[in-house]
Parts: sequence; structure tokens; C-alpha cells
Amino acid sequence: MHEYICESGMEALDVELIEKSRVTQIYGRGDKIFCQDEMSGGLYCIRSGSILLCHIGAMGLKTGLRVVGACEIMGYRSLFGEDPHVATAQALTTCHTCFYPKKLMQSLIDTYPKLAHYFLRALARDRGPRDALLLRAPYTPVRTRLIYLLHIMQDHNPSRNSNRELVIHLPLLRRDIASMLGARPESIARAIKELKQDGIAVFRGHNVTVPEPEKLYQEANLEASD
Amino acid sequence: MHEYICESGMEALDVELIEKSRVTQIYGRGDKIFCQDEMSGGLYCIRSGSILLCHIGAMGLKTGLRVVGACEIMGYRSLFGEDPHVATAQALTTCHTCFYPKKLMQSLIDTYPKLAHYFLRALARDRGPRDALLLRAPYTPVRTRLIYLLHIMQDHNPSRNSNRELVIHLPLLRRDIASMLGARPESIARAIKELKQDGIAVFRGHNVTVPEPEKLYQEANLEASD
DNA sequence: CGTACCGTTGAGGTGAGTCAAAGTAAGTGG
DNA sequence: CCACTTACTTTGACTCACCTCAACGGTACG
Repeated sequence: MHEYICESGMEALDVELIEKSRVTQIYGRGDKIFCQDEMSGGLYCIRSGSILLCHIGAMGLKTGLRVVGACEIMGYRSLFGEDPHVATAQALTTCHTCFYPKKLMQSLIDTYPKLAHYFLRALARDRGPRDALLLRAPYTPVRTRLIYLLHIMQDHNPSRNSNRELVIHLPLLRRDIASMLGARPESIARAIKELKQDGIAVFRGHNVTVPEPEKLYQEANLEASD
Repeated sequence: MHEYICESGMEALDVELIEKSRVTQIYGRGDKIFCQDEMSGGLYCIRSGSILLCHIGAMGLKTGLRVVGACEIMGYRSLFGEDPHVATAQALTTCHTCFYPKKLMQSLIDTYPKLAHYFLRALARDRGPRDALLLRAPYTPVRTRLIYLLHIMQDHNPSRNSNRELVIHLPLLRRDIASMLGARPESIARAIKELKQDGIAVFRGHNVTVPEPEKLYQEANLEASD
């Protein structure tokens, strides 16, 4: 959103309107930013922190769909579909968010056709559903699906430590990892143990250290995007 | 697409342009309309027949994503995302399709802002990814997931036979049903046998007869949408 | 009447779920 | 700073739904 405003050559008047209309908010870990079946009020933009989009299904089964991080937007599917949210957004860490009301968004889109194209593109490129399906690939061991998750999370914030090992930040509880893979926390613990024993990846707190990314991704037929 | 043109109060000139630019085509069973990793050429609209959108993953694993039927559009994700297709479209039956080239679509969207809204809405409401996830719900027996599929397909073309039994048209091979549920054809055969033995649903050819829809959907915690 | 594909059935193996219990970390309050 | 509580993680033993493989029955079509 912010990046668009900068690129768009938007009128100063409208930039001011945006500044005035948007609402910034802080959420603590575990807080819900919005809940499924609620009607959408607008667009959410994450300034800092991480949020888990998840779906609570029949019998309380929680299905993790996507981790939303800093500078990403969420809630647009509901905004443009004029449907209630299909997912619940829950803060994984302390989060600073920025909320753009529906009315504002609609008048902006009417004024700036390029903004419509921006959102058409954003909706079409949304990797969320595709990732969610990949993470639940059938006949694929939990261990491999866990590697898929690491691969997806690596794209968010690639970084190296002092030993030039890959470090992936994973702001998720075992329970949430499990909900994203369609598995149980116990199975995640076992897969993590295996990866450690094989010297492929070490989980410590919310960080995963990978000495040889090649080796990790090779196992899952993925390319090291680095 | 067609429905939009009718509603939109589009200029006669443009309607004529559309008629002239679009390409109608006939495909036989098994033919591919487009393949994943190809760049998109435009928008496809199905006039008749059924198409399976599927993804061919690592090691040739075929994952069925969505059945596209008459009057539905496909290919828009790739069109607006300016990315290659992520799915392959394969004709399940003989199909009449209509193809609208990318250039045409883009100039139309620029001319008619309401068309942008139409597609924003279509993209946001696309049930495909959600359905695909539901059909692979973890810890859910194949039998239940098969009922989910029947429920989804019923929404497409609800009909009753002379005995007032619900008849659901399912233009899919066992193999394709399996690919949508993340299961194996053998497991589908077994689930079908069970449903028949329990007097809940009878599969014959490409039609499924359901004497008491209530009973079927109750088992899966679904509402009879009829 | 063969060839080819699809569908069904049976037997056997296994990855991951379930349950239960112990271990660890993170707060909370005196 | 230390008990105490609460929540998260790990481990082990057991079980089962579904995959795998292999064989057989149907149906369509040249």
C-alpha cells in the first residue's frame, strides 16, 4: 500500500486524506486482528510483527494458511469480494498495523485506475493459497513438508549468521507449524529432531539454522533461492 | 464475461470488437487447453463441457484443484498476475471454449472501470483455492472428503430425478476424484462402495444419486443447500 | 476378439495420529 | 530470588486409515 502511494504520483490532497483516514493499532501476541465470518471493514497493512492467517474448521480444527509479515497487506480478499472474512488473523508477535477503511479504498480505486491494476495484480499473485496447498501435499512426509515451510519462510527474510549459515526466522509455535502442515505438534517435534540428528537444520527458539541450504532443499526437490 | 457485457451498458462498438477478437475453439476429452508454466495469452470462458484445473507436482503427482463448468471463466489469475499459469487445464468432456486475448482484456478494463471491479470481485471470490483446501482437510476420512466434493459439485448444477432423488453430475474419473481429494483411486473405490452399502449415495457412470441429501450432508456437518 | 484403459478387490505394510506422561520454559506473585 | 502456575515441547507405546502392489473384472473400440 505504502509502496504504491510512493510510486503512484498520487495527488498531495489524497495522500493527506489517507494519512488522516488510516488507523494505526498495536496488538499483543495472541490477539485477533479480525475473525472469520466478520464482514470486512477495510484493508490491513502490517508495519511490524508477524500474523498468522488461519481457518477454524468444523470441530475446532485450526488450519494455518499463511504467515503475514512486515510490509504485507491482508484482508483484501474480503474487501473486494464483499464477503465476510474466511480466515482469522492472529498476532504471532507484538504487531503494529495500519488500517485503511473500505470507503477510503473504494474512492481511491475510483480515482486512480492504476490502483485497481495494482490490486488485480496483488490478488492474482497471492501465493497464499498455493503455498497452503503445497504445505499439505499428499503422500509427502511431514519432514519434507516442514522443509517446504522453511523454504517459504526463507523468501520472507533471508539472512546469514556470522558462520555464513542460513538462518530462517520462524515466529511460530509447534502447534501453528502443525496447523500449517496439516499435522500434529508431536509429529513436528519428531521431524525437527530428525533434521537435527541428520545435521541438516537446527531449531532453536524461533530461529532455524541451516549449515548447508543446498542439502536441505535438495531433499525436497527445491532450489536454494539464494 | 458474457454476463458482464450484457449488464454493463457497453458501447456497441466495443461489443463488436469483442465479437471480432475472441476465438472459439472445441476440445476433445483429455485435450489440454493450457499448460502450467506457459505464459498466459488471455482469458478463457467455457461455453459448454467440463474442464479440470490441476497441478502436476514433483514426481508427476497430479493434484486436482477445481472443476470448471459451463459459463465459468478461467486463466484470470495468470492474466492479471502476469505470471505463467500455475495450473494445467484439461478437458474432462468435449468442450466449447471462447478465448479473449490479453490485449483486448486490457484495453477493455482501461475503458470500463466497472470491469476492473468485476474482476477484482471475481478474483477475491474465487472459491477454487478454498475448496481445494477443504477437499484435503487433514484427519478427515476419504469418505467425508468425498462428500465434500459432492457438496461442491452439487452447487454447480443441482437437479432431481423422477423419484425426487438428488442427482449430482460428476464428470470425473476415479483417478481425477482421487487427485482432488489427495487420495488414491483404490481408496475412492472403497469409499464409494461404503456409501452405496450404507444406502447413502449410488455412483453410476458420471452421475451420483442421493436418496436423502440430508443424511449425506449431516455426516459431513454440511448443510443441504437445497 | 484382442488391446487398452478404467474400476474393483484383497493382502500387507507404514507414516503419522492418539493418548499419556515427563521435561522445559515463561510468567506471576509473595 | 524462589516457589508456583501455566503453557509449550518432547518422548514413548500403541493403533489405524490409507498407501502399495498385484491380480482380476468390465467396457469400449478398432
